[in-house]
Amino acid sequence: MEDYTAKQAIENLDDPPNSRLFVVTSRAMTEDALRDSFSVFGDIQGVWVVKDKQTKESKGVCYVKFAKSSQACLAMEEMHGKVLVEGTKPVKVFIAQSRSSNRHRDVEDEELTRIFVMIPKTFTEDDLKDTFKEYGDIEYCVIIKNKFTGESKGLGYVRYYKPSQAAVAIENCDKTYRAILAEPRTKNTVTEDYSSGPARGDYMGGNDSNNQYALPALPALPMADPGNYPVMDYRSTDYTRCLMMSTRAAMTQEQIFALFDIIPGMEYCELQRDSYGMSKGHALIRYGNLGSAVYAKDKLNGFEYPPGNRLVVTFVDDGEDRSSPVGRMAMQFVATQMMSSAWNGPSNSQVMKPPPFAAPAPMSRVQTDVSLPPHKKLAAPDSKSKERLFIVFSPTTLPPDILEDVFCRFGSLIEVHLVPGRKVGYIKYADKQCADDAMAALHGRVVNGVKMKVMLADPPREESHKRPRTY
DNA sequence: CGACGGGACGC
DNA sequence: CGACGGGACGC
Repeated sequence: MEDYTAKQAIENLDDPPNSRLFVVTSRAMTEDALRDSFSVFGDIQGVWVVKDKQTKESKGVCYVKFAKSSQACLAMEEMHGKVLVEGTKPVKVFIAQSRSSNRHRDVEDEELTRIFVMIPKTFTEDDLKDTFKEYGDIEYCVIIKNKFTGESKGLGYVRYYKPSQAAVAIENCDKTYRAILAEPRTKNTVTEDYSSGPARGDYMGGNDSNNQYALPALPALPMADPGNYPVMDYRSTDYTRCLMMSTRAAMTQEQIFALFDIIPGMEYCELQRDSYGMSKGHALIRYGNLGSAVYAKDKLNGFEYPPGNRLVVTFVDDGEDRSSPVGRMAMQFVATQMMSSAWNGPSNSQVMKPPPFAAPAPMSRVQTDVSLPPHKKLAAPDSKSKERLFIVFSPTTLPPDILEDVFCRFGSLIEVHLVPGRKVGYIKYADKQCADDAMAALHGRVVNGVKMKVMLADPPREESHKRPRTY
């Protein structure tokens, strides 16, 4: 990067992000007059009136740089529409487009009023609101949850009424929330689509005149003719790409994954756990197409694995629209193709992987020469970590649920973290003694054929600057 | 409609 | 020998 300084200088114009105003004003406006008008809103770091290169005359647009985004937002909210020079048009005030972005659209309030935060999984939406209301009036709070289980993903959105409120929240809330401006929702909401009714928050008020659009639009929708698809009418059933598998015997994530991965097209597989990380005997599986899911359900529902344990596989509503002709044709194509390929045939298909049934099903999932204490309850997920262990596996890493099974037995286990792509991991404990006990019992020992080095972890790395903040 | 200057790191 | 830091909704 030979141009490092120049690039840096340009980026500093918007550091922190959204701290610079774009002001459309009278050509008579001077930098001093601007500074006078805007300085009451915060620390001004620079004022610049854009002038024509030749004539040196103002082009009627200016930039005002503040130290903080909240100051710029407040100035925008207060000054937009004000008449600064008698007899001239009222000024327009916007947050300036970032110098490094190439957009030619005004930055809208929509993009400046919603924040995205990381929160404890135990937080309810009321907790979220209580936490963030001190920074401004909140329009709504939403927590992102697992669509099927309703479990919080530990992420939330808070929509304020004003950009300055969102900016203040980002600047002043506890750093552990990692608050940033939320990316605007992808605009999939087609305004032409009247069939699903108006979006919840988008009522204009109880205006009856809008109703004229609701009914006539319906017949215009492309309706698939079921008669064209003689195999099955998938709309009238509950076929989906998502499956739920229930088992009464203990199964690991890896076993379930291997089982459902036999059918090509699996794109998601997760063993469901309770808040203590124990398996609930359910797993969610999603395929990239309906045909694979239909086939997997057909073949694996009632299947015995481990022997004697009958798996139950059902469809789960994935909320997707399966009525489009294209989607149905694609599904039937895949389903037909797969039904015709032999399930039990020996290696007649390149896409099929060999089933994992060769290995005997483990009755106890942990084999080790260590005499392990009985299971103990996990510590609450948001417990403070008092001691962290660093594990090195050889020759390969162990699955997380096995690790949890083993390392929870010394008490106060908070979480197991495996470093993706590396044969190492971290184990967090809420109690130092428990961690030390685990280290003493397990260092150098072998679990399921995997040798582990169990050591105290080095202190966590300091503040990383990887993530570009968007405030 | 109304959008981007001047200056110039420091081993 | 072997090191972490995350992040996206579905009206």
